[in-house]
Amino acid sequence: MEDSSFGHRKVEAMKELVRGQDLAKQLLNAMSRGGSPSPSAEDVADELVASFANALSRLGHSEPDDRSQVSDGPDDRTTTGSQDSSEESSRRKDGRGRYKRRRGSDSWSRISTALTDDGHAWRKYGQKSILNTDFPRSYYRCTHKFEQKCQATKQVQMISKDPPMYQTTYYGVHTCKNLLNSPQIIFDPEDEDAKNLVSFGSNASSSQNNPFFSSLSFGSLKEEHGQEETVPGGDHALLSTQSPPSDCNFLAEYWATEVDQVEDFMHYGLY
DNA sequence: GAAATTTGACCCCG
DNA sequence: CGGGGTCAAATTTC
Repeated sequence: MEDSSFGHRKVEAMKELVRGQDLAKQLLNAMSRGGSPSPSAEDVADELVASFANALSRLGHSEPDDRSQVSDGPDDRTTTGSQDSSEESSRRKDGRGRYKRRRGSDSWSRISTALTDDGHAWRKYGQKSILNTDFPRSYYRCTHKFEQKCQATKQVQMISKDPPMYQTTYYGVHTCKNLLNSPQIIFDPEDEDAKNLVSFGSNASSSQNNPFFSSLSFGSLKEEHGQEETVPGGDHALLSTQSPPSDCNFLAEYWATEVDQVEDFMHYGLY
């Protein structure tokens, strides 16, 4: 019992997306080789890769940890009434690592070649090495977590070194209003299609935080600029010379087709 | 000196 | 029991 046109569309969309993603990556590498710096093309390629990754993630084709889209879940963290009347009784050694799993809230991951500033102030509070990963994962939380009770957190993990690729996963909802410099995020009514793509799959009512599409201007990024660990100064492995930057046109058209297909598929009944 | 990062300890869940 | 997430002391940066 095949899924009629639904399954077919999905498979096709996935295949195309995968291919498109690979193409975009190649293009990015080719352009990163050097030569004539083209921020525009690079930016486009970046967005392209990110869009592909997001679309794939939404479709359920995550490769790294396949745990991007979180379905749903009840509000677990009910303020935990364990802090009641505990002046100093069970003070433990330090009381570190309370750890309250918030796997129930909405979370969405994003893959980009550079740290995208969402306009919020993040404070790094941890870093750990994850199994099956070549690079450590960094944990960030809102700077005003205690002042404004902003429970938003995010995880940043590098998945590739030479071609800098970061996978940022956002958790929780931003409740703070202390943004950095005026984040003039431009939201064109036509971009709604794109927004749909990135839209999280969870039914959550947190459609107010969309820290995407803001990679246009360079804010004051204060993330890890790429000093993860041992960074040899002479590490400049050149990528193979494949498709020249002249494929931009082709890629753009290709991407357009992809968007059309995915949009159609999503419209059919992703959920 | 304050704020942010680093780094190891600690804790919860599967 | 161990992986993954968080806390907080120590260290670094502005």
